[in-house]
Amino acid sequence: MIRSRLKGVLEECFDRGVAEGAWSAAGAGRFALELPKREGQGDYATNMALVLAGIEKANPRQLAAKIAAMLENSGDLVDHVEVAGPGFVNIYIRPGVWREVIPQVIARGRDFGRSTIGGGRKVMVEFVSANPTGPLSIGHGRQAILGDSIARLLAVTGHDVFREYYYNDAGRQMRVLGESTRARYLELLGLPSQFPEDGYQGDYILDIARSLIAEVGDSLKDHADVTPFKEKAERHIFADISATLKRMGITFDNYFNEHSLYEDGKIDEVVAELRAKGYVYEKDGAVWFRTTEFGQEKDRVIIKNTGEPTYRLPDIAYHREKFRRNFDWLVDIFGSDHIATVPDVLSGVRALGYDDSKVTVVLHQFVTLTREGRQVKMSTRKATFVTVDELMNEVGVDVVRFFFMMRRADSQLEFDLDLATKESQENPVYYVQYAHARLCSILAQAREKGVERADCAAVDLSLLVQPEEQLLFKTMSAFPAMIENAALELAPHKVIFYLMELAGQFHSYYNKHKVITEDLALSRARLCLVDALLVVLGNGLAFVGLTAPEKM
RNA sequence: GCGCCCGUAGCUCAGCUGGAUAGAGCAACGGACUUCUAAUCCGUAGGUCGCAGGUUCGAAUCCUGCCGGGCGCGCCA
Repeated sequence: MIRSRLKGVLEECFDRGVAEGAWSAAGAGRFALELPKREGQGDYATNMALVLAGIEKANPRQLAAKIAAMLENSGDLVDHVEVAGPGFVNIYIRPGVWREVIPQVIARGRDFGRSTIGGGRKVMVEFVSANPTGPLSIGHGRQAILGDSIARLLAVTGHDVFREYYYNDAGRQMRVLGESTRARYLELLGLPSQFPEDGYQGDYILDIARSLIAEVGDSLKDHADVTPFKEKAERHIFADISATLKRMGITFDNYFNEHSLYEDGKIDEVVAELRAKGYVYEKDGAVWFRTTEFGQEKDRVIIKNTGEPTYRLPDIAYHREKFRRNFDWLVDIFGSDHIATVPDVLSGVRALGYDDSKVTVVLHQFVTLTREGRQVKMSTRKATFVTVDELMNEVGVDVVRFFFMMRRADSQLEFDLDLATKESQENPVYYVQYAHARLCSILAQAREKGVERADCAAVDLSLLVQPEEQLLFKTMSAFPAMIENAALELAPHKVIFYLMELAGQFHSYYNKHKVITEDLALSRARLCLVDALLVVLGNGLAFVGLTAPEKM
């Protein structure tokens, strides 16, 4: 693409400057090729002179002039350049170059924007990882969409992606779940029951109890062991979670059960290894991990005096397994309430001799729901939370996905139900999808009117001279770099912002210029632009798991 | 008290990892449908980038200290 070609030209200039002794090689890779925010500042701009001036203690404008002179004579890509402001070099691309994006986009089709920058690196994305104690909440929903879209983007950029869901169906939580279910079961049978103090109060437990009665009647009423209740609840809830995920368009390659770490002896291995390395000691009947050795404030218990491990130990053992499974990159998507566990896990893998820089943790902040300008109060304990399913019932899958992707992970996300339910105007989801539908509609119209199409590689695209058309070329050209960037930074919101911008530019264009006119040559050229836009918009939507409707 | 995140237009948020005159959407106001879909477009208005210092050619961005909001700080997960 144009950007990468220009980047090459720029680097040649830099190397020449080094060869000629104009500056040292210290600035290599430090300068940027950026898109200026403002018109009149070129198609691209570089801060090379400013960066070099800082290093060489030289006058930035003099350096800029030298760079400008080199760029002026660098071949057929650059039209002209100018030195501006404190020492920017604004670069103007030869006008005809931009439209070359059209045949390129069309030739690559569904692959336009895909890249191999990931180099086939094996990356595991762990996300959702909710224990089967209840339906997926809105917080889980954000995490699910975030993880899914990150996984999709990594796959599109040439990573070998493996999606994993880590869960625990043992322990206290699940016992309480079983007890809660039994209490509801007895209650429904009109028998005396005692609901556990911190039991799960949601209505879904009642549903499970009802379903259990339908299956086995009152045969469990004197059953002392909670196991059948626990197992029933777990099956039921997992089925529910799976259905929700499927509905959201999310799949996993593996569900990893924490319990298997015990069965396979991994927990014991980790303790033994940490002990052998001197990172473990006993105190007050518990086993402690020297996290202070890794810069933390205090040591942490990994095995309680009851003999049960704390959550840290299996978490560390789990990450050790990830390393042992030969992943090059481990991406963990966690809610910000798990922030405290991150340093423990990283300390653990370091203690075990693994490179913790291979772990990237994406922490996302919470979601708040607003309706009619007021915040919808949610509490898991009182079971007044809204589930992802309920949300999807109300606004649909695409809207849920889009809204959850709209924000940076580390900023809190306000889900405005009024905005999300609107099927018009201000709903950004429809704004983008409508652009896609419009493009389809134009093509349908062209077919209907019998406009004779020609191969876009042969069409005279030089007829596309409108400023709106030039802008669309540039925006489409930026697509592959944008996708790479969004993927490597694990930032799907960048795709959303890009799509809104491209859709907006097209809507403006549409309102100003007609594609199908009496002028056949011009119509053909513009139809090729439409083809290309359809590809870019469609790919952008698909890359983050959104649908691209042909009609609305 | 300590750690992490956030604070940018009335509201919700971007801001490409230090660049040029800080942007978008929504809300508000005024316009555009005999024309490929008006779920659209055009225009107007809206700012002490929480506050105060510091670093330098240059700061919304980096450092320090306050203020305000969120999440954590368990032998809970």
